[in-house]
Amino acid sequence: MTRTSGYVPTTPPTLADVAELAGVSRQTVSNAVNNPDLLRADTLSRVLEAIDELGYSPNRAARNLRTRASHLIGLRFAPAQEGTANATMDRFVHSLVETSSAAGYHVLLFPGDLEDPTAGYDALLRSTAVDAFVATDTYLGNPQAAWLEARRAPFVAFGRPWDNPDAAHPWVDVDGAAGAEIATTHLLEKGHERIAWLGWHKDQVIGEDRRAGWTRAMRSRGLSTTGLASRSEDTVNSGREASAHLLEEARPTGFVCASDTLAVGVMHTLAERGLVAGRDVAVVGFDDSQVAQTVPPGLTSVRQPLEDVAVEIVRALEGLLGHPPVRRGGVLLEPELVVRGTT
Amino acid sequence: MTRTSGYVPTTPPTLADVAELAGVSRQTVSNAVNNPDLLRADTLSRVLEAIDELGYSPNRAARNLRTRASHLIGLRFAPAQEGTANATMDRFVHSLVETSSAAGYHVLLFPGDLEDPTAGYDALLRSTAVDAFVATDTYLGNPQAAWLEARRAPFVAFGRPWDNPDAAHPWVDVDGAAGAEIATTHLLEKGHERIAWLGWHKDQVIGEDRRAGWTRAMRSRGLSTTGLASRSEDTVNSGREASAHLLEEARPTGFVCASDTLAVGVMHTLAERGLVAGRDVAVVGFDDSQVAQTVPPGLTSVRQPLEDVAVEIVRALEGLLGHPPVRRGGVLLEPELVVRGTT
DNA sequence: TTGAAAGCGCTAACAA
DNA sequence: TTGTTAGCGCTTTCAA
Repeated sequence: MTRTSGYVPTTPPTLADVAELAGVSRQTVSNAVNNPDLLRADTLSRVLEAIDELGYSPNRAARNLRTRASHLIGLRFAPAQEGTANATMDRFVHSLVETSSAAGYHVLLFPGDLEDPTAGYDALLRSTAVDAFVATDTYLGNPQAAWLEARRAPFVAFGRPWDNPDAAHPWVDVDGAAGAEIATTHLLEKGHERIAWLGWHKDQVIGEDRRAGWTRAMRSRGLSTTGLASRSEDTVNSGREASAHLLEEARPTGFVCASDTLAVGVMHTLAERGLVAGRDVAVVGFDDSQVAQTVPPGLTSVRQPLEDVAVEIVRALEGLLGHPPVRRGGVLLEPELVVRGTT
Repeated sequence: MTRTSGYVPTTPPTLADVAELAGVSRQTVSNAVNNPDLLRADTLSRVLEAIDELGYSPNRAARNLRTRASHLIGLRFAPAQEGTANATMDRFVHSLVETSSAAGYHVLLFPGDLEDPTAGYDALLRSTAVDAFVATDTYLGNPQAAWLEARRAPFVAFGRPWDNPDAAHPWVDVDGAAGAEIATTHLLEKGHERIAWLGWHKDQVIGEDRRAGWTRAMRSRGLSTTGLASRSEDTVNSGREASAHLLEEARPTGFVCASDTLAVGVMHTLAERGLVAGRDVAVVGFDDSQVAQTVPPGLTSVRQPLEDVAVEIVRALEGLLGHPPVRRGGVLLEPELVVRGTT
């Protein structure tokens, strides 16, 4: 166990080593691993014993070369924005790693070039380094999905093809409108009537979708939304400024926000004015970030079922990569509300 | 070389396709890609032209098989704890993906079995699926490092080998004691004298290390630390309770915490008592999480230079995997303090 | 039920 | 400077 010398690569045992030890042909060992049913019981156990004794595990590169499959799923991993509460991607990656591992796949991360979202995909695709991709951030104007479709690359999108309802690729998404509606209804049931919406700029389809949920909930109670909505950048400071403005102009008693980041901005405004979130003004965020979970007194937030998203994505991936390939349609999942101190 | 024609998506071009188009041998194409210096200028340009025309990219599996290298780095990816502010791992992964990509490596994620930290490593190692590992969470009692050393697996640790100063593997770590000392000194310079420490249980070496920085700073000013320290679990609620207790027993005017999670716990206590963080009591966290960055009025926190950690780790990795291998020693990096509203 | 032969696409070693 | 040969470790024929 003590080591003094440097790293000496020891070659792992191969199929041939196992075959020799078990006294069978290499092919029989391969069958023992991949088609155990084909072997006679005693041959199988003899081979398995040899495998165990040598600690044999099939060489991935050789298997990949032969089967033209890597059992790797590529995921573009763009850094979380500093200064925001947004970390949906990180939580999703965890779920994806767990789920895909159970299905025999590993996740390969590659960096996202902010200028060219399709960079990185191409190299991995052409070198057959991955079997498929999981594409995130497939919002309007992002060319990833269309590019991948054109290349006939197997992929599943986390996010609806907003700009192309006829897109042929499988996708999984969370119903943001339903989430905002649940959040708004929650406040309505608490007796609030002047509920403000804090969202993103109009060109953000996801933000507009969530906003529609707020509108729907308000309208269903016959409540006006006039003057109660605001659109801004997804930063704490924008949320702070927008909520300060709304508070003066429209006197809302509750805020439903498109993100936890904006919701924290509201909490800044409240703190600055000596108001207490949850007592004086209600606040609901979106994404159930660590910030929502820990900030006093706890931020009520809409939580996306990312574990389920990962499960559906892997399911679609398995269909895509199966023999024969099975193409699944889109899957829309429902978020839930996590109630905390701010409401 | 016959290529299947028809409606089926084309298989990517191979070395042989390029060779035929350029009118050279396969080996020459290989050299054009890997040792361009060996070719005559006109031959090279002709081959590169053919490569470009066909969109050729070397097949990874074949190259991996032949060179016995995957250019993949394995990283065990354990989920961030819900309800805490801890997300150092996520930020680190981003940096690692960026940095290793620049060095020609991709990051392969595999799930962490909480019960057996070494599970997952073994399978990847034996199947030569990765060239090396980056091992995190190498705290005392975690068998990963020793296990990997015993297997002679190439790896670099993010974290010092606390329990084995003679460990032969390269490691990169951040000086936690220095971080806590900077934080404490910051409060001392603001005029605080009764500065409390909120840390983890004694068996957490990292926590004890950070605590030593607080002690050092206090002692250097001749200040007593008696009754000013507390040890608890790394949860918001533990931080809340511990700080409430300290506030009553020891009347500190400032808190230095082993994590942002505990620091947020302090902020809960302050809010509950109508105290204002930064005005009535100072609070410093550790890790510069998104929570620290966004919670009102902004939590002063010690930030680990994870980008630099990734750079050093990849550098060590390149040494380990080079020909000949170069073993680097440990690297200890300095954190910095990000000052915000709570101080 | 088992074995032999072929070859996936690439590069190291050597020959021309 | 370029080409030829061999073989990385595996699985897919197909034959025994």
